[in-house]
Amino acid sequence: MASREVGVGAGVAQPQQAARTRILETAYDLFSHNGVRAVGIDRIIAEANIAKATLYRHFPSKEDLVLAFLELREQRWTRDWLETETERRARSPKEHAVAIFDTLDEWFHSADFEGCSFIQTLLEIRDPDSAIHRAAAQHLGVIREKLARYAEQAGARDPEETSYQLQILLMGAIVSAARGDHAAARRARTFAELLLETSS
Amino acid sequence: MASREVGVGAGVAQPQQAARTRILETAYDLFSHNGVRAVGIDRIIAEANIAKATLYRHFPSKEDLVLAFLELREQRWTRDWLETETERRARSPKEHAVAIFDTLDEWFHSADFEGCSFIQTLLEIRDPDSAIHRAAAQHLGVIREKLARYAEQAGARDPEETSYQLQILLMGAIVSAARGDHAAARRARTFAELLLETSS
DNA sequence: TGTTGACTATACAAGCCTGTCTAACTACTG
DNA sequence: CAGTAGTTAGACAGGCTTGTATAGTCAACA
Repeated sequence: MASREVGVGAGVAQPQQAARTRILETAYDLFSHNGVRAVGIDRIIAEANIAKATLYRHFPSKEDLVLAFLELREQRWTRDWLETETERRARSPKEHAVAIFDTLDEWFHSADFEGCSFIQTLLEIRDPDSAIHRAAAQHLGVIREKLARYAEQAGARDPEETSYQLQILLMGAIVSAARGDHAAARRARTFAELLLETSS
Repeated sequence: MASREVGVGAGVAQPQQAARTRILETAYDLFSHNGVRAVGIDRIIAEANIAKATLYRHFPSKEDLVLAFLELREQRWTRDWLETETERRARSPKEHAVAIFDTLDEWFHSADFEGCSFIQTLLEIRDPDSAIHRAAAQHLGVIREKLARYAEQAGARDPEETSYQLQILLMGAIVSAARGDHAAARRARTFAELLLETSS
């Protein structure tokens, strides 16, 4: 997605991509920490040190920028972090479904726990017809599919059903952590163990 | 809270309270369905058919109005609905902890499922120093205490720990329902049964 | 009957929101 | 060398935000 660096040597593509990258990086930081509604275009422009016209050249509207942010969030948070870290921690594929809560635990205890952008955006933009709402829901759907694979690897009889239950745990733990429950991930973990013992 | 009706017969207190009530009722409806951030003062004024000065007479700032809304939400949603309905459904106090998910199920299937204002507000106003954020967290705390009582009634060995786990289920189910999972409450319910079997 | 207090309607301040537009600058390209 | 595409800074439009101020209405009450 961001790695299409057009092999033209030091061609015109460099500053072009540099500006776009700077915008998206700034938006990523601000949106993930404050929510997409609380952060205005002007703030992104100021912190990214770019001109307004440059932003609107790369992203025709704020909605486009938010959608690009959610896409990037899936790459970085869901794939590069949640999935990678979980599969690294587990000693076998069977353990993925439980290990994901150890990954969460690390996250909850990190210095700047910024919360789940998909849940936050889903609740912030409630209009079900909005492209942003639908995108947030779809990104959560991707996580659910990942959980279904983990449930299958753990030997669950009904991986689909188990994945929905695991996601209830996952999202519940995230909200609980946002409320200040530092032990949320551990609590969800023992819960998940119980579920997988019973449903396999 | 709203029942202080000053015994002065048909005194001056009637129209006074009428205006305040109309404001709060309108705010309740708009805030609970759209979130406190998305709804502006002007819209409340228009839909409540009152003058701006009247609103600011009763509520010195929007923050005061939001806090009053959350208070009313606790009365109506937490106490008059969630608690009452759950205890009505259960055949014995032992069943409260499971019956609460039947109550949720009814809610998720109702025509206008508006979501949990406490979770929504907590995520919308993220500044932990904000009075609104703290109030939302505290209202969730009241629910957690209720769950601790239910866990105790169900014979849980560690009602405190169980209550945190039940709330993870509760909040996870609510977010899952907001994402479109109509079976979220049923899924959380079987989960809760499992938990209470094991931890008692 | 005159005063008081809550109400209405409306204008306004000051700021933030998204998005458009102009004008000038820079750097690469044919 | 001229053209083109991306950039910058900033003004501006139009609308929405919270909150204040002004002026007048209405009803109760001493």
